[in-house]
Amino acid sequence: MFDWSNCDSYNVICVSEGDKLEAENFIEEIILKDLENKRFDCVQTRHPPEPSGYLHIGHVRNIILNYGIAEKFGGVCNLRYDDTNPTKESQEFVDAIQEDVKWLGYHWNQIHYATDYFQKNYEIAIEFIKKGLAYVCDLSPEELSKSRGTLTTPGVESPYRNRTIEENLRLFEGMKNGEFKPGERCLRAKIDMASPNMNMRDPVIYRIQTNHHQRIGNSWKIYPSYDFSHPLDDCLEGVTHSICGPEFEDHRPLYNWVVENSGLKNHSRQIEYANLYIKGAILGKRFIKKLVQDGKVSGFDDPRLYTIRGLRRRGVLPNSLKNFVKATGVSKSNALIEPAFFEHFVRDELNSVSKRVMAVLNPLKVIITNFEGEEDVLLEDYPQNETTTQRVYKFTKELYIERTDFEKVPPPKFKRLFPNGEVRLKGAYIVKCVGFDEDKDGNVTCVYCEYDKNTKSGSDCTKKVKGTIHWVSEKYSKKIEVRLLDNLVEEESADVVEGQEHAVDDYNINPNSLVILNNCLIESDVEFNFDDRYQFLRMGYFCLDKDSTNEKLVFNRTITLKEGKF
RNA sequence: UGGGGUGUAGCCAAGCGGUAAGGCACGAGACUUUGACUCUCGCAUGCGUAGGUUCAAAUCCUGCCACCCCAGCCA
Repeated sequence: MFDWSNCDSYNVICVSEGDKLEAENFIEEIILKDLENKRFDCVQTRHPPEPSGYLHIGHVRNIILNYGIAEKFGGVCNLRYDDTNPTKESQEFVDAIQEDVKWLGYHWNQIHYATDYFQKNYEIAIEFIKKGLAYVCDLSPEELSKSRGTLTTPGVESPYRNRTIEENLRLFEGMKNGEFKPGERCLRAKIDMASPNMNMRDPVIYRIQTNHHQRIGNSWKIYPSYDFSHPLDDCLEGVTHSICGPEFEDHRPLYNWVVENSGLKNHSRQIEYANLYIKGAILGKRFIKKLVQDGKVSGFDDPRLYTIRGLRRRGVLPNSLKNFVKATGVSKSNALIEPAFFEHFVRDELNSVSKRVMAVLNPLKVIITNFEGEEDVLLEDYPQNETTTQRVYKFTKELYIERTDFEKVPPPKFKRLFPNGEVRLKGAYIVKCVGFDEDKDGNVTCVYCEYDKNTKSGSDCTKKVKGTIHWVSEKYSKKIEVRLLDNLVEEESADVVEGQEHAVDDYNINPNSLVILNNCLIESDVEFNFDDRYQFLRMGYFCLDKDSTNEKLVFNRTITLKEGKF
């Protein structure tokens, strides 16, 4: 449990007077002003996920903001699970969230749980009752809902609103002791049933909850609602700035009402920012869950998903994700971002760290008719780095090229192989196509080439050809499985934005979102591991998938190379 | 319809009374043993809209329009 003796000593690291920090967004502007005005003399944030689902790309902005701002201002950020609803939550998610945050490279100061504060919340609730700010209401959920009024008509006050403090205290104690069933009674804040802000119409701040809780079991029978526990926990923990999504904007008056009446020393400030969506990305915990349940994807780490683990399995690096989110900025208008923007940051990082390897996804056999034996050629591992290492590869008579790199009749501006055309085989020789075989359907089955022995890579060969293609030696290659990933959702239905009720059912699943290629060939002497990233020359960026076995390596294509114009 | 929030290019986004940053996308060109990368150039007489204030307005004022959020004992 949380050590309350320390709860007033949270302002450990403070921004020193001499530091001149510049605000990078409106939230930091607010923080800077608070510091200048001495409203706070330090900054503390919190990352408050509810353990009811896996983290996805939409959560990253909140994570970056909370952990990032704490770091920038020399403060701390605690991970605090908002675990006040056992009907939705589980330990599985608790564990997964920590794993994902770590993977992103962030460090929390302490881990707390909203349930840690239940005793304190309860004590404060009693104070609210004693001050006449809260009352036990016997209305059923249906009755309560009706009495709340509508957007345009005020609510009506509960007949239980003016119970005596003593009766409220006794009833609340009864709720706590399990004397009533869920829904039978609740504790409500006494604010204003006529408020134009629905959240201020005597909101429920405690309800009876008998489900088993992943952390505290059945020890508590009453649970504070978010609107009551969150502001309190922020203050108790020493949070100065409580950064949250736009849906809580309307709750801010309630947040402040709770804070101001709590009697707590620290008064936290809630700041809301807008959500980030990606066109065609299915976000939203319940939508993702449905995809998994319906078997539309293989699990929460399906590489087509925008969950943190999905992206991770796909091969996206944490910094790409962070750079992307940072580049979207922070504003108060919801952003629906084009996937191309995200992809740019994925490629940007992969380009600089990926080892270059030759792999043929869709093999077409080539025979070099005038070549015998085998010969060493040199290939650069990291040509994007000046200090790249090199490796030796074998050039042989029989090899494979990409089927799409040969055309019987070349279209205009075609730069690769065609009858009588010349092309360079990457790192090796310039070859000329001197013929090909085809089956009775007209499919090319083998291409015959002659190599020009004066054109070896690295020699001072002056001959130039328009195209360079990748290849793999038949003898020095091995078979791999490659998974090509594409948008899970068909483009036509991609306009549907997360947040809309009908979302998942309106999406059309793209049948080609996962294409498995079983007969790909790759250089046999390169060693692969799970931590590294690879560029299969001209074919995109790949990473090893967890489904790999000793017999067969499985690669996911994280993303294609940018497609040039031709 | 009440309340809250938001509208700057195809997508994000700076801008905070002095004459529209930047990124992505897109287009043109250079380079290239990856049609990648890199580089160069281009890309809003215009800031949701209509008025008003001002020497000067995306910035201030007023009206209107559009979109998002709120009527869980969810968060």
